[in-house]
Order: sequence, then C-alpha cells, then structure tokens
Amino acid sequence: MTSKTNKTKALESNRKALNVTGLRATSQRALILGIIRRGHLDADEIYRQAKEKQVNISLSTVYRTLRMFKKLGLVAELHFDEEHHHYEVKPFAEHHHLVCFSCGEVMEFESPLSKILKKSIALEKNFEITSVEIRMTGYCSKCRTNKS
Amino acid sequence: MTSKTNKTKALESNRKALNVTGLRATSQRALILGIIRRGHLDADEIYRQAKEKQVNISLSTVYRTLRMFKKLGLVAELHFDEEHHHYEVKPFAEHHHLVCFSCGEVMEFESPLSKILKKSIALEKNFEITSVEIRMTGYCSKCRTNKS
DNA sequence: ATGGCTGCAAAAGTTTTGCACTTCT
DNA sequence: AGAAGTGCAAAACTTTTGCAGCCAT
Repeated sequence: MTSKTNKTKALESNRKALNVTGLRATSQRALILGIIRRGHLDADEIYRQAKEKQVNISLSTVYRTLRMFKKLGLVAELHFDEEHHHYEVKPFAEHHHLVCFSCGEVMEFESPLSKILKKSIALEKNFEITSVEIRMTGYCSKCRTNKS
Repeated sequence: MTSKTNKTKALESNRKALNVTGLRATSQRALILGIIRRGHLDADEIYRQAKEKQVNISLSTVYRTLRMFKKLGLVAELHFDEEHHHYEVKPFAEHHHLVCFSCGEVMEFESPLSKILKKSIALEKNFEITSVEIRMTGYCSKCRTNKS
C-alpha cells in the first residue's frame, strides 16, 4: 500500500511550497494547497473537502488562506459565470478556460495566438499588460452529441 | 433647451427596446437600461444612479431587472477582478476589456485575432463556442508615465 | 517565548425572496 | 380586470473581522 507514502510525499511538497513563501507551514495551509491542486474550486467547495480531512477547520481559515495565497501569487483567482470566485494554483504556462454550459466541465487550453493577441493589444493601446484571462463558453463535444 | 427632448427620446428608445422583448415597459426598466448604457457598472452603482432620478426605486428591482435583462441577452455580465458583477448592454460587435490596475479605467478593444482564436479552439476541442470573454489587466499609458 | 495562525462567533456586504400593493396592457 | 412588476422588509449567502487560545519557528 503505497498510498500513504504518496500522501505524505504530497503533503511534504505542499509544505515546501509554503516554506519558500516565508509563511508558516501549518497543516491547514498544506491541506488547502493540496486541495486547490485538484482543480478549479470555490471557497465553499474547498472548505467541504478540507473538512473531510480535518474536521475542525474553519471557513474563515479557508478564506484567509486563499486571500493570502492569492496575494503571494501562489494561486490565481478565476471568474467563471457563477457567483463565487474560483481558485487554481498558478500555472507556469499561461492558460485559459473553456466552460461547458450544459455539464459545467471546465477545460484548459493554451494557444500561441493568445500571446500574439496580448502583444498586439499592448502595442495598440500602449498598455503594460500583466495578465490575460480568456474564458470561452459553449457546449462540449459530449453535450453536443447528446443534445441531438 | 433641447435637453428635455433628448431625454425623452432616450427614454422612448429604451421603452422600444423593452417592447421588443415582450416585457412590460415600466419606468424603472427604461431607467435602468438607460443607466447601463453609460458604462460598466455594478448593481449598487446602478441603484445609486437610478435613485437620483426616481427616489423610490428599490435595490431588489435593480437586481431583478438585471437578472431579467441578462436572461434575455439584453445585457452582458462581466467579471472584473472585484467583488461584484458588472453589466453592459450587449454589444453588437464582440469586444473585450483592458483594465488598469492602478487607476481602474476599463477600456474596450476588439481584434480579429480573437475570432481566429475562437475558431481554432473550437476546432481543436470540438466545442461549440457561444461566447468569448477576454480580460487583460495591467497599467495604462498614463499610469505608466506617472509611475516613473 | 513569541508572533503568526486558527477556530469560533459575530458582523458586514451582496443577492434573493415573500407578500401586499401598484401599474401596465 | 388580470397579470406582471414593484417596494419593503426579512432571509439567505458569501466574505471579513475581533479575539482568546494554540502552535510553528
């Protein structure tokens, strides 16, 4: 059974990521970071998942931690069409999102065109662009065939 | 003094826009639609401006109206980096946003590249894409020179 | 040991809803 | 007249904050 070992390793890696930031490596933070790694989640969902592992954790801690991570540039805050913010660990390669209206699936994509677009707008508007967020919505291939 | 005439005309035009939708053309709706026309505003800002013209208007009506307009596709809901949603009347030409971190100014832009990007992703991911939202953030030319 | 972090509870802020009344058609 | 829309107040939700105790460093 290697699962425990893997979990330990993952926790270790999250702890290290925290050490780099100068923050204290608390179990809550390692846990939350681990959870965000799994996908695009909102605060409440992160809280629910965190609670499964550590019953006492509080929602405030989740919010505080997310704000902190965001401030440090450790995670990115996304704005999907829903009510709440979503978070993901900041990717090394800039990437964007494709959301299916029907099943809600979120896919990531990247394209060299987005970089060209960024440069062209920066030049045209004389802007110094620090971040680009592209969100496309529609219907994924599965939902398209099922709709018929 | 032609100002009153212009106001009447504007109201008339908003009323007509409402008639097309099959909704009842109430003064509140015409007013709110007129206000959204002015720019990218959030619910509370719309409420404040509406109140100047019609003291009794309620925040619930603003929210209800915005939801309704959005559902009808009359306005688009935007997701800037702040807490609340922003609204704008749905433009005929798809356009995107450039937000200055420093002064908060929101500029619109459009580019043929965004259409190419859309097509290329649709093809690659086998998605039927119904909408594209691009938000770039950074520093506008004014803030860049002032920063120095 | 000590300052940063946490949990809890309460507050603040945003959005929705129920209901009686008003207004458009 | 009848249905749709509004205002008000209260509820539901999301996010923030104050504070006493806890725990990484």
